[in-house]
Amino acid sequence: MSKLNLNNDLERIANTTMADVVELRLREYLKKKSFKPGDALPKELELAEALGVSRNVVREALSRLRMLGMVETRKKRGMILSRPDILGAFERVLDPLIIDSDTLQDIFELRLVLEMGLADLLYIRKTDKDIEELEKIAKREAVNDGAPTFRIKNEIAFHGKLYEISGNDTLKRFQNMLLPIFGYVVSNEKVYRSGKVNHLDLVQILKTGTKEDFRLGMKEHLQPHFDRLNEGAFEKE
Amino acid sequence: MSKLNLNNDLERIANTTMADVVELRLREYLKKKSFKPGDALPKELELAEALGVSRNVVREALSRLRMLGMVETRKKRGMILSRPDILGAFERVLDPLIIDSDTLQDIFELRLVLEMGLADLLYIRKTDKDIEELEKIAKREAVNDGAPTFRIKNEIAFHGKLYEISGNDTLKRFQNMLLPIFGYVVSNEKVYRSGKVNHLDLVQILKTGTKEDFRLGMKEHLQPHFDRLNEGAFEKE
DNA sequence: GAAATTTGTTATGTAGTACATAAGAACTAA
DNA sequence: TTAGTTCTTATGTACTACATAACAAATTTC
Repeated sequence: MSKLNLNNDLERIANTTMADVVELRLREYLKKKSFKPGDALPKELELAEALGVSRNVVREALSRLRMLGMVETRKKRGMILSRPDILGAFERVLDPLIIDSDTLQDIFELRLVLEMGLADLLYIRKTDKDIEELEKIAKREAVNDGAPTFRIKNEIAFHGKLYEISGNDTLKRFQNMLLPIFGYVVSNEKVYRSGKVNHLDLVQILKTGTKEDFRLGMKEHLQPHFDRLNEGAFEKE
Repeated sequence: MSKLNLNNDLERIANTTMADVVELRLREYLKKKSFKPGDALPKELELAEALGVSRNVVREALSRLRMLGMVETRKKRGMILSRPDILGAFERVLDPLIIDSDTLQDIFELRLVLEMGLADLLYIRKTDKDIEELEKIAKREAVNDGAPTFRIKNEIAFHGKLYEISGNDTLKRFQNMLLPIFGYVVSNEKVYRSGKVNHLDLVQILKTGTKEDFRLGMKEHLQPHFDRLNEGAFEKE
């Protein structure tokens, strides 16, 4: 963390542009005035004059806030504060090819943590229908055990369904974004190793077992992935 | 999810501006050309001409990418692709006051999931020194049990230390960002309810117990928070 | 008089020009 | 060779102008 943050801070102090400052000031302004979603903002020219910068600079800053979904603009009506899509910005940046290997590893682990912590939510929210659908997915897989592309697709379907059962949309979306990363890391593995507990086993546990049973099952299921942590396939420096 | 995503998409199609398009195109361009961090990008004017838009528009799009940390610019040297800080953008948007209550609830749950899933990483990475420090924090708390601000501060210190022990910087930062949300949701609670297992108990388990013991202990510790899920304090519609 | 159409106003979206500034590059002089 | 100067260039900022869409007001038409 320290190294990355340090670089970041130094960079930002070094070449801070007006747009950066205005973005910050606008953000503070919105917070201080405690605007609520739907509230109208001053117009660009007013902001520019108040801040003592050109409309251009203000527009660059506003463009950023627009991207984050913090403000919406409609012609004539002006700008209004809106609810940002908290994962939207995250999504834009999540490209395995430009993320450093340490962070990739972190994200890989993050997904394991999520998966292991999911049990409680699942047992609070699961319904018979959910389990039925989950079982359908698992069985589909048991039949067609050959092609690797199919295996991956079903792997995603199964675990995706688990997140869906959690009833937490944000979590589900988050997991969905993490998939490419996870896939990228795993695909760098030489051989495919599957855990001792497969998807059908997990469904069975979900049907008749306890939360603790499920957690243990999930751990076994993910064991190959945990193994790579111990093996130091991705060394932390 | 569906509703939120749908709105989002519709919005973006409805009033799509040139800056939006250029931002997308640039992103695609970077990905297609498989630029690596450090590679130089074409200059603004070239991009503007190639895309058939004004330099203004290109700058708005670039301003966004700059904010995300995807590109850095130095005068004269031009722009270079750089590694985005994957949590940076996320951080800007995480304001409890503008996030809708459903998402707040999702994030609240997300933190519980993380906490419950942390055990495996902890047991892989924990050292004697870590546990010592953790115990120091827990003991500090046991002595000074009065003031609520102190309690909250120590609560944060303890759980923060846990994430630190996980050895996952991204996870640690992530948790740190989630804190205000968590605090906001919890502070809306009428009365403070503590779990049957306190921090000192958790330290003890970490010392002599198994992963499974720790998970059960953590569950007990977080039980008051899980209770609010069942109570429907935050109903899902 | 009410509905439909036109006109006007206004704030954002886009284009284009001009100049400031900083950072290399090239050149000159000791 | 090295120190210092000038030159070049790409980004940063400012300003102007006009397009466009949305809403408001006025006008026309039935």
